[in-house]
Order: sequence, then structure tokens, then C-alpha cells
Amino acid sequence: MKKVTVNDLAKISGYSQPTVSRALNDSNLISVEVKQKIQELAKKMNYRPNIAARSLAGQKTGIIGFYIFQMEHAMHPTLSQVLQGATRVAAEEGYNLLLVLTDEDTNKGEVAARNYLDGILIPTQETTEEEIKFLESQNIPFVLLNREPDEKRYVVNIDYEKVAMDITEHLSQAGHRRIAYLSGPEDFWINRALLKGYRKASEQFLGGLQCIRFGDWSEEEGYKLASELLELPNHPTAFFGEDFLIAGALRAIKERGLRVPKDVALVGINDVPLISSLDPPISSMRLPMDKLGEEAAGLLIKLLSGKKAKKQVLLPGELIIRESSKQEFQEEVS
Amino acid sequence: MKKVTVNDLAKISGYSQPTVSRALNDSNLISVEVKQKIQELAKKMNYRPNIAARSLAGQKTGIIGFYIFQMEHAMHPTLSQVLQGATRVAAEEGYNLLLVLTDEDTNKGEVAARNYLDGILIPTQETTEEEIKFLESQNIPFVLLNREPDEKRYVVNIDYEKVAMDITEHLSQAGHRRIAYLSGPEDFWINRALLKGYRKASEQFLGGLQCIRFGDWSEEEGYKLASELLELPNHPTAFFGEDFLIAGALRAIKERGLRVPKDVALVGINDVPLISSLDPPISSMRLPMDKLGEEAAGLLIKLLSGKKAKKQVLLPGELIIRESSKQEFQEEVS
DNA sequence: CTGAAAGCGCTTACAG
DNA sequence: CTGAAAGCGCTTACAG
Repeated sequence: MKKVTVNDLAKISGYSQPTVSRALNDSNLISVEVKQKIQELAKKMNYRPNIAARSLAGQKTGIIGFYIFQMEHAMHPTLSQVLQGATRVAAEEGYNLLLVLTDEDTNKGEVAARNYLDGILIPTQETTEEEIKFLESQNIPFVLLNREPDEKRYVVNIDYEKVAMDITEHLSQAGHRRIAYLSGPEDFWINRALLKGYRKASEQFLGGLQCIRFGDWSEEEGYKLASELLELPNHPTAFFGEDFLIAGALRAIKERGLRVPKDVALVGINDVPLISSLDPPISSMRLPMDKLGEEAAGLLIKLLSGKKAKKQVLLPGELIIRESSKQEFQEEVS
Repeated sequence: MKKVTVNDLAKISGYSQPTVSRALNDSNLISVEVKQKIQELAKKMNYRPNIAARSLAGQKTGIIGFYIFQMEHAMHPTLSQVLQGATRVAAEEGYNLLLVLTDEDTNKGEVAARNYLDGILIPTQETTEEEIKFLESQNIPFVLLNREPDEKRYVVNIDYEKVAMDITEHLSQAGHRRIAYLSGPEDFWINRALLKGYRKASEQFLGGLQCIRFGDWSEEEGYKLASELLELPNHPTAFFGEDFLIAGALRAIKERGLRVPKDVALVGINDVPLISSLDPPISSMRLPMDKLGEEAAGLLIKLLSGKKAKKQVLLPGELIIRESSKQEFQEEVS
């Protein structure tokens, strides 16, 4: 089963190679009838363009790069949702996603050129400004995900600031005055945005009181941070942060014989699987990660087609309230 | 910043294009000194091969397809680990992974040809025999993951049969006689393998007693299935199955006022995040999904390089014993 | 061991 | 609107 080429199509249709090429690319430098005829023939003969050739000849490859930072640990469950959403939209538009593993040593721009990507999705927090500048200098279109908003760039974000505000408000309305925020590393925009929202809401609802601890995203870290905080004389009566951290906090709380939500309330972020199966079920902010991927891919593809597009996109989360923060909180006077 | 080409290298070094090409490709049809000289020059000039050109001329793209079945729900957490492992090994060997979204309507072989994949990784249970036959007819190398072993094909599997046997043995040794298995859909090889192991172990340790329920993989389903079983006069005293199913079973058990592990023991499969944070922490079989991806990618790349490789690979799981199955079980006589 | 020649499949100026 | 020509950067027979 020999591969069908443009040349074959040309011979059979009786038109020249350029004409066939134009028909295939839906050019408007060709009459509608001829275009249709050739397209039908291509379909009938099961023609598939050779991406390498097309790319060499100076065109598009139909391949979008998806940067993945090389991590020791497994991909965050969240990333695979982004990937899923992006892949779906890309597939609809005739694009495919190429996974590009990167690490500190890799100049991603080089990688990009080398792999003939039409455009790039950058969901990794670790990509440095320098690398992004490189992509810009190479004129490779890219879209940033969950990164510092920037008027000059395309960036699609979850509205983390509002996420933190909503959670803080929710907890303060339940009667909590001392709400602790367990944060991931501050050098990620996500966490800076959450922090900002938490600060704002604290000003508004708690008179500025704040209690923040930084760590990574592990259950162990959550356990450690919460344990420390619970030792304080006037320890927080509510914690929020990423789900895994909060799962750790739950363990610390139970270990001390405190009850959730009666003594301490808990709210997670991400609504990962099983967070609702903990005892008690943990309230959590559900984030539209698949939507994030869809929006980003859609935006990038718009750019690739030369269309105008909104530069900044902001997606809202949705607070799922469960046992861990349901109850009206009443400070016990001891 | 003009790209350096083989031609540039040829002009500067004074050698011909083919000679440069040979040096770059580490051919042995070239003297060692010349090779070295050219390689140094290439490095100095920061030469990067144009993959498109190389692919056009040499028929290879360096791209491996990774099939993903289009699902409504998010990717199983497990899949992203496979992906992670495969991507890592591929990157090491100079390959990249292209995500190929497939659904019932897509002829995957066509997709493959269309994207000029050097080879394909097939981790989806849904890919039909017909489609695989198509790939074979096209001479596209592929590796199957977690599929029915087949002497004639390359397949890398977790040893699910042993997984189920080990769990059953573990529970029976703890004193359980009525062990229920909550299974996913039987048309997946994974589940047939688990079933087989469960049956074997039941013969061996329980005198053939068996209790099986089929469902999907959701928490709700686990809750439903376990609830039904718990209504039986002599209900099972132990359940095992995929983590989410078991999380649901836990809920059903608690709802009836039964205690884990005193009244009912629980063992999950996959050891997903947070399964150890349930109350009580759930024993689970940890499966080397990243390793699965690594092995599969490594195997495929071997094939692509024309090397011989073992056709069947079997990877063991590791049982992580936690509270939910730790205790010696004693049937209470009521 | 080295080089001249051809070609991979496609697109894009350039004429008409 | 259509076609003849050139070329993208590389590799691979084919000679020597």
C-alpha cells in the first residue's frame, strides 16, 4: 500500500502539483470547482499529507508543543486534566499535541525549533522568563497557563485570587476568625495569587489577621505545618490550602483529638479524587483544569490561524461545600 | 540568528555535505579525525539538525504516538503515570511523544499514517483487534500495554493475575474466608487477569469460594456493590478491588455501623493519592505504572532501532499494608 | 574513506 | 486562476 502523494493526485487529476497543493490547503487562488474536485479525489484516495515535507517547505506542521517539566514525582493530577482538555480541542481543530519534557538544562526554545512546533502551550511554572524571551525572539506563538498576567502575552488563568477570597469569606461567614492558609511555594504565580486573595479577604472580613505557612504540596508537609500551628496558644480554627496539604492537616487535627468541623474547619483546593471520601468529607474548590487546557489550546490555535484573540482569560472555580466546613462555628470559651 | 545547516558546515569545513552528514550521524564510513573535526565545528557553531528535513530524507520522524482514548471523564490518574514514564525514556533516546486522541469512530491506523509516527504506544483498552490488525498491515511498530499477552506481539503488562492472588492470599491469611472482589468491566484484559488470579487463589486458599461483582471504577459504584453484598446473610468480611471502588465500599461499611478492619477488611488496587488518608488508611497494591510506560517506550525504541527485544514483559506490584487489613480477623459468633 | 547527484513531498514566489 | 521551476535541509545509493 503505497502512500499517496501530491504528485499522484496531480497526475490523476490532470492538474499541476501547485494546484493540487492549493486545493488541499483550501487556498482561494483556485476556482471552487477545481478545488472541490481535487479535494474529493484526495479523500477517495485516502491522501495524507506528509508533515515532514510540509514543514520543510516552510509551512505548518499541525503540531503543538505541550511543555512538561521533568519532575521526580508523578505529574500532578491536575496537569493531566489540562492535558486532556488541550488535546481534545486540538484534535477538533486538526492539531496534535507533542509532549516536550523539559528540565533546567534544556533551552526550551531550541527544543521547539528542533521539533518544528507550530506553537507551544506552557503549563509549567518552572519555565523561566529567559526561555520565554527566547521563544518570542524566535516568533513562535505560545500561550502561558496559570502564570503572571502580562498585557503583552497570551495567558490563560484560573482566578486563584478569587478562589482564596471565596474560601476565606466562606470560612469567616461560618464564624471563623483565625483562618490559616497553607501555601505552596511562593515563587509560583498560582500561590502568589492565592496569597493575594487571602490577604484581601482577610482585610475585608477578619480585620487583617493572617496566618500563612509555606511548604510544598505533600500530605506530609500539610501534617507538619498544621501540627506546628496547632501548638500555638490561640491556634487557627480553620485551614485551607491545596487538597493534599489539607489532608495532612486533617491527620494532624485528628491526632490531637480535635474534631472537624466542630473544633477546626477545613477547605481544600483542587477537589482531587477521594478528597470527598476523607472523614469527614472535605470541602474543596473545584477548578476547571480541563477547561483551562481547552481555552489555552483554543487561543493558541486562533493565533496560529492569524486571528485576533483576547490576551487574558480568567476562569472561575466552584466551591464544593462538604462536612468539613459546613457547620456554623462557635468558639468555645475555655 | 540564522540557522546553521549541514551546507554551512560543509562550506566552512571544506568537506562535502555527505561527509558532514556522516560525521553528524556518527557513521563509520568516515575517518575518525575528520569526524571529530566536523563534530567539533558543529558544536562550536551550535548546529541543530532540522528534524523535518531529516525525516523527509530518512523516513524517520523521531515521534512516537501515544494513544489516548477519548473519555468523558478525566484521564485515570494511572494513565498520566504511564505517560510520564514513557515520555522520560523517549526523551532520553531522542524521541518525543505525540498524543493521539482516539474514539470509536477513528481509524487509528489512518491517524498514525497521517502523523508519520515512527511507532505507537497503545495503553488504551478500547483499541479493537481490527485496528491493531490495521497497524500490522501498515508495518507500523507498536507496543501494547496491559493487554492480552500474545506471542506474536509486543506487550508490556502489570502482573495483575499475581496482584489478585497476593491480595486474596493476604486476606485469607489474616483469617478471612469470605472475600469479595469488586471488579471493573470484564471486557478489559486487566480485569480478566485480576479475576483469574482471584479464582486461582480462591481455589488454593478458600476452597473455591467466590464472590464477585462487576461495575465500573467509581466510588459510587463501589458503594452500591458493597451495600448489596453487605445485605447478604453471610456477607463478606473482606473486599478488594480498585481504590475508588474500595473507597465507596468503605462508605457503605461505615454507614452500616460496621468497623474496618475489625468487622470488614479492605484492600485497594493502584494506591492512588489519598487512599492512605482515608479513615482507616486503606491497604493497597502499588503498581509501577511509570515503569510500565518506561518499559513500553524502551521496548518500542528498541524495535525502531531494529534491535531484538523480548516480546512479553511482566511487572510486579507491591502490596502496601495499612490499617484496613492489618488486623488478625476473628469471625464473631453471634 | 569521500564526493557528485538525486530525491524525500511539499509550498511558494514568479510568470502568464 | 494555473503551471513551470526552485528549494526547504537532509540522507542515501552510487561511483570512485
